[in-house]
Amino acid sequence: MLNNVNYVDRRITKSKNALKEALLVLLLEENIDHITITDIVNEAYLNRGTFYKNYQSKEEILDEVLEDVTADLTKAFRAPYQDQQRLAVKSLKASTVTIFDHVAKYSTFYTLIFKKNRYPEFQHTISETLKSLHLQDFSNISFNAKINREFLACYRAYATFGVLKEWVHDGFKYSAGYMADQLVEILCSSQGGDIYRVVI
Amino acid sequence: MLNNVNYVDRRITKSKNALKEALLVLLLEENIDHITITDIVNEAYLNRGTFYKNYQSKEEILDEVLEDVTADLTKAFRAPYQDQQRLAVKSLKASTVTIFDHVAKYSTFYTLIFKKNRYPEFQHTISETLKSLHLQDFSNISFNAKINREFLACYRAYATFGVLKEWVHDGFKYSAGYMADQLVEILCSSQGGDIYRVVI
DNA sequence: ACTATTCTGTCTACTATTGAACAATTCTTA
DNA sequence: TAAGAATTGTTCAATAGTAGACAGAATAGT
Repeated sequence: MLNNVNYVDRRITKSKNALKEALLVLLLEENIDHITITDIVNEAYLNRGTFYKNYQSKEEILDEVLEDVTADLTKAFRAPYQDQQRLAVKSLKASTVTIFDHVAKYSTFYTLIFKKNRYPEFQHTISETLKSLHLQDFSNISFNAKINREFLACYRAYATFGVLKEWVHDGFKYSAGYMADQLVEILCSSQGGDIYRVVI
Repeated sequence: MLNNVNYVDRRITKSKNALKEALLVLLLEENIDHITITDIVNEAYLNRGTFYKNYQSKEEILDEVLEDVTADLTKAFRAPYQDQQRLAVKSLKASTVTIFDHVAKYSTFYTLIFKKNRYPEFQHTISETLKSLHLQDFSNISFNAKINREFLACYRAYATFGVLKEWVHDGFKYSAGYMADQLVEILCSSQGGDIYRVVI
């Protein structure tokens, strides 16, 4: 009767999350090669058998973390213009900017890659994701025909990336809400008149 | 073979902790009477059956939280003189002061009682615990015969209590480490010459 | 007062996680 | 290189947690 499952059992979700967070915490201190499966399950407060039922290797966990992060980053970035046809920078509300909440949610991951400078390829994935979002979602990103839209998307993506990175690097010195306020101010002062056509 | 258990299954620990934290989070927003069992298990991301397997009522959870907090508070308070016969205030190391880490660990609970001013009787339990610790652990707390040791213990307990409360009330504005530094400075300046006989 | 809705407490069949044990393998380090 | 220790990957029976269903109680809305 319960043979055909189209839901994910909460136990699986929780065990996997615990294993992911545990590995990230351990990675803050040492290289992945020096981390044993036993270390991970101890940190995750799980039986070793549970690791093997959910994953084949340590690396598989990391892959899934990156999937989680990019998916959630995308969702957070899009939050201000979710279900909108247009995005007027001038009337952007800071409360709809959730990208800093996203970073806080994955603080261990971002601390690992931004502060400890581990897995530089992950940094690249983050910035590439931001660039793609600018490029794909804002069809008319460049109003000036002389400006290559690829370059503009790159410019804007790295600008945001830098703010996120500095925030993490300084140990989340300010609240996510304050950071959102600041970002909105910056966007308004530089692109206040822009209205982007949204294409999700 | 597994009939006689002298350990606590990790699943029980985790489920109970999730239910405790969930109830506290919900209590930040509304009165316990308006919180349903369904609310709690949703917040805890657990099946309702799990609630009933571990607890009889919402109130039972709260009782257990208070037990947890007082036990951990006691352990944290004693950390600086654990396994010592004497405690010389002058040579007290801030790194051994873990009472602020304890409060951070139970931040939801302390925010509830200190910031939201819910369950004033719990505040009393905390201050009473601190008073008992001074009184029981420091056999020679009062060096001046004219000073009633009960009153002195009360005075010192509430002093600490106040610092904890203010810290929570201001939303954990400073780090636990900084707070420990400050407390040690205050203790040194006022009781720097004291050496307490420890009786645990 | 009546009704629709939510919440409760309990139940069932199923399954993910559990502690423990084990031989095989890999690391230490002497 | 040899011996000792730690880690691995797998197994087992036991059990806590799972989704879902249910009837009855409490609650809200009209």
